[in-house]
Amino acid sequence: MLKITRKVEYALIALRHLQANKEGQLSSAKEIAETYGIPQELLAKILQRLAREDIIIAVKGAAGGYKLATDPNTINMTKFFEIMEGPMGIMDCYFDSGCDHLHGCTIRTPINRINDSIRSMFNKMTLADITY
Amino acid sequence: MLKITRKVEYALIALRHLQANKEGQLSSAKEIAETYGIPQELLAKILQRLAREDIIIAVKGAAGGYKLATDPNTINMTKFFEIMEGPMGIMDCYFDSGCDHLHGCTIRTPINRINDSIRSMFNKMTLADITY
DNA sequence: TTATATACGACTAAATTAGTCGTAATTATT
DNA sequence: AATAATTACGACTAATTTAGTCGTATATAA
Repeated sequence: MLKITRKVEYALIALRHLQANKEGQLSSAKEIAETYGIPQELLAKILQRLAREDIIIAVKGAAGGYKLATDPNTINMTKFFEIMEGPMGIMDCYFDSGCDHLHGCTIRTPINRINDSIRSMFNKMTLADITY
Repeated sequence: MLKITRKVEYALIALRHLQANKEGQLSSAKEIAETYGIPQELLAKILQRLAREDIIIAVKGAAGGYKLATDPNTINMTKFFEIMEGPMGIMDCYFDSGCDHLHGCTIRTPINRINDSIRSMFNKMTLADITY
């Protein structure tokens, strides 16, 4: 419970790496993977997703690579987690109502309060809090 | 990420059930499991753990069952989660330093800040916030 | 043309979580 | 004393999720 996955971990490491680059400088998946000992193919997929979501910009071809697309201050952590892993709720019923137990479920309301607390906490943090 | 497990979910449901009982009244694992559609053997193990940790009191034998051991206000959620699932850290390196990447790990400090925020948030909540 | 990149989906492997089963001990009831 | 209902507990299996690999296509600098 409450573990971040490697997808998120690797994404944060990569973003921090890109953040440290000079304006316009590119880093490839291979370079980052080798620097931190991350499986290259896995990191590649992660960077591809970040590029699809316009967190980073991909430059194709030889001498290509990635750079940040936006100021990391503009992306809050709730959004970031949801880009990486889908809806963030400590129980699925926060989003999804297809729950067998709903009839007699006595804990949904308090659970949702916890959920809101977590989301609001992460809403107040930006990527820059981690990558700087 | 950030999902609570069924172990925790079932434990909360059971505790809320016990909390609603009259002073001294017992509920068996079977009774609770049937009421909420929870697998009985699984719930039994969860209740056994709660009893071992003195969150609830077990009464053995026919007509036995469980009742709360303490005021739910006295148990904070960090402790509760850790009873149910072990150390609560969003990354293992918060507790465990056997990490290959530690040499070049650039995100440990910010991750630990997040961790502290989560723990402090749950430290301020008690079981009663959920079971009432 | 070649080498080095990104893009992406399908697949496999590993780890975690969920759930089941067998057996023992305890105790109220008959 | 026997029985039925209960807690206790570890070993096991099943299901789900997460992690990681592979194959193939496309783009581009050299």
